[in-house]
Amino acid sequence: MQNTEQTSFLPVLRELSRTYQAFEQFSSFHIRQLGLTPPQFDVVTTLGNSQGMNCKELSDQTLITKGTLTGVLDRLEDKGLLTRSMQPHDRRSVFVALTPRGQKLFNQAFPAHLNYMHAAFRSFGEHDISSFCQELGKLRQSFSIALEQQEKEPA
Amino acid sequence: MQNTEQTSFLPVLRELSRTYQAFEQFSSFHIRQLGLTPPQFDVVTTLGNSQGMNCKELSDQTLITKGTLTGVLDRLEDKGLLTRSMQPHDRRSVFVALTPRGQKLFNQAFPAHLNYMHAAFRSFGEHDISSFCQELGKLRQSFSIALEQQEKEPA
DNA sequence: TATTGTTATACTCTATAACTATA
DNA sequence: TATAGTTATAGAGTATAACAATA
Repeated sequence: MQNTEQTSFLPVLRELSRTYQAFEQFSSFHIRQLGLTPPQFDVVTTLGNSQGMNCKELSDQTLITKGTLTGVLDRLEDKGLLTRSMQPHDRRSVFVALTPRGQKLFNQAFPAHLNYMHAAFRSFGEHDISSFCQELGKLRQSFSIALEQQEKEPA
Repeated sequence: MQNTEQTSFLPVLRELSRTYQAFEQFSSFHIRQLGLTPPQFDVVTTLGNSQGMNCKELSDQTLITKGTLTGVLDRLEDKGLLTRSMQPHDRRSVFVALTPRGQKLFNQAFPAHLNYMHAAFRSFGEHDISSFCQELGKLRQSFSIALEQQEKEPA
């Protein structure tokens, strides 16, 4: 570090971490009351907003890696919230969908969670949400690009 | 949900999660190369930027709860990166500080990590970082306030 | 050969609460 | 009584890689 300009991004990282942690804490406080963990809730809402999908798609959308996803699905299956079934056209693939009980939970929990999260925004005030969102998106893209470059590089 | 205005905050939450996940992935890619986990790195940098502190302070700064912190410290102690010692003036308190080897790791790894993270910002461009940071801070505060209110409420 | 999903391993973190020693 | 830290427990997620079945 030769000058201060190079470390001007540090506060952004700190704030991003702290803000996400605050979000996660607040969000999971409610999710745990529903008897789910955050990854489990992620899966339930992803499935609930669709007609079901295979593990590959589910993994892509939730960013849960396939090995971990198997365990998460196992626990949700044990709770009777989802089913796995074979796909005739590709028998490697497993189709995952909510059971009626899972759908019922989703129908109740999803709006309840939105309502709960909305409460946090009452004190956020009238900032320019769309430009804030865009900045976040650009930052995300910067990280994605940078990670790709790293993974390409020889260790 | 009666109108779209009430769900206008949803994209923010999605972006915040995705951006943080991208950050975490990119950051931990480097941290793991140092032989540390993200919480361990958090502890090492917190200690490295100080003269040492007790577990309570360390817990407050890293947001790692005391029970978990004991385990993280155990593993860092096993690696010879930190020491725990008694405090004469309050014998309940444990003073935690980096060993010379821990200091050496910090002296090398911390600037290296900053440099690594800086790479991600090359493609971020010249946005208004300070206002972006302020928005993040306001959002964090909103979550903190909302969580406090929830914890007060009768279950 | 490549892809989908499961299994296996070993570790790490988490939440929760009981417990010890000290203040 | 309150606080600092450890211990105990049970569960859950993670990285990694090997594996079976299928394409």
